[in-house]
Amino acid sequence: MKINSIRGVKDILPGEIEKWRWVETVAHEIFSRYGFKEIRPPIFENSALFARSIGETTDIVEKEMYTFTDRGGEQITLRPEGTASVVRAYIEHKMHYPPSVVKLYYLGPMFRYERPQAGRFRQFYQIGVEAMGSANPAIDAEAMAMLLEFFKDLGLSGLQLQINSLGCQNCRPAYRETLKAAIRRHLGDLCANCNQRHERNPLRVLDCKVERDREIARGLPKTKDHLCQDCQTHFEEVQTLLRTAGTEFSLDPLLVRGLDYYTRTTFEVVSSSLGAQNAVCGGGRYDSLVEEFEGPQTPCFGFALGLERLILSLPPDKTENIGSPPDVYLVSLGVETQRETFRIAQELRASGLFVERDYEENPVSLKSQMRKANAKACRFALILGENELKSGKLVLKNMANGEQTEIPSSDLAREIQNRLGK
RNA sequence: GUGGGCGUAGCUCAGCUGGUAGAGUACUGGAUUGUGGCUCCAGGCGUCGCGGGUUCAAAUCCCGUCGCUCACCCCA
Repeated sequence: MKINSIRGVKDILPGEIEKWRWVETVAHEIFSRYGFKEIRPPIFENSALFARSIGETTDIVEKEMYTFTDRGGEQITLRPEGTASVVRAYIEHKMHYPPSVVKLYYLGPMFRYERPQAGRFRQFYQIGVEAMGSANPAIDAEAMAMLLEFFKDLGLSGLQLQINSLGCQNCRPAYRETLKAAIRRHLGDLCANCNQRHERNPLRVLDCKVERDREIARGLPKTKDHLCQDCQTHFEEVQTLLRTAGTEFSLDPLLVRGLDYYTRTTFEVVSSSLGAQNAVCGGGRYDSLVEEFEGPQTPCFGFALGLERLILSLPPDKTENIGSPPDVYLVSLGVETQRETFRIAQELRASGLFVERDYEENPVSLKSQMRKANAKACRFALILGENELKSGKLVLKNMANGEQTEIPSSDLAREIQNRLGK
């Protein structure tokens, strides 16, 4: 019986995984330098957590969640995003004591039931960052500047930071009504989708991708013209600070985003080197979410970036030669040498060397083993044949210049370490 | 959920209007009796995605089905 992987998921194989580890290492370094600490929430939660935080009328909740009933009768959902879990953990562990800004990041798989395509999977990985406990625009600007620094260190180019402000609980309701009224005048011209959603989620009409709708959207009232004084000031300060940090950005008044919890600043980073799914990172401020889950008033800013998309857009020269080759390829000839080959390999590894060998039970030719040593770019080939077994001296060949020397088997580790300069 | 493209060797792919498979690469051996990279020679490899139909004959034509992929919706 042949069983394949599930649609929309994939194995990350050796050769590919090195890129992942490199990206993760860079993220850990930079985020740590900005004072963010790692958190690892579970990958499944009570379904209600996601439904209430992301929004009942969003696509994620309406049709994309992996939900099941467990044996105890609980409604469980594989997390479609990370912010909800972090907010839950923040409240559950009372991280607001003592009062200070809590800066967290996480890394791991997310799950959404969608049709896969380039840069979109049913299990996909995100690195997310959440700064909790401050409404200071410096938080917004600092997080976005950190993000761009991260991209720069990875050697990414062709990225664009787009920002917008969605207002707050004070100014959004009025804007929402204004927008609805304006949309109503165009209902006949808008797509079926927009006709449906203008009542429940009118802001989403703004970022409809249908060309004719985009024309109309450009003429609709924009959030940025309907912000209250506080939101206006906040948004302007975010822009000022971004300029101070030397972070390039552009304003996109149609940037709305599909999760309901966003307030004030929202942003996306899009890459020109991806296909239709070009958003590498998205995020923004969510100032009321903690309160909605019965935590204290806690303004927050966060973002999540898609690792598959990030890795797809890495420049090729950055991803070559990741990982190091073996120090020694241990060549063995003849069946009589097999046990000694095993013993020497273990001894050299115990001394810290990276040793590869051949595992054919009926040893293949010396030529073939030398080819493998070469193909794996090994620094040295160490040859053990029947002659060497008798004399107790092995042949060590430097693969770069072809020089060979005989080394007593008792001195192997030390001699190789010396030649490697270790 | 809808639409386009594609499923042939481990990998990348060729195979025209039907005559039951081929190249490159990789692998193994040899030229070089126990020495890699370059070159040359030789060798093995296939349920032609699966099922059915048409036909003397199907990788090729028809129908169905599964899978992959790209795109729409939406998003990381």
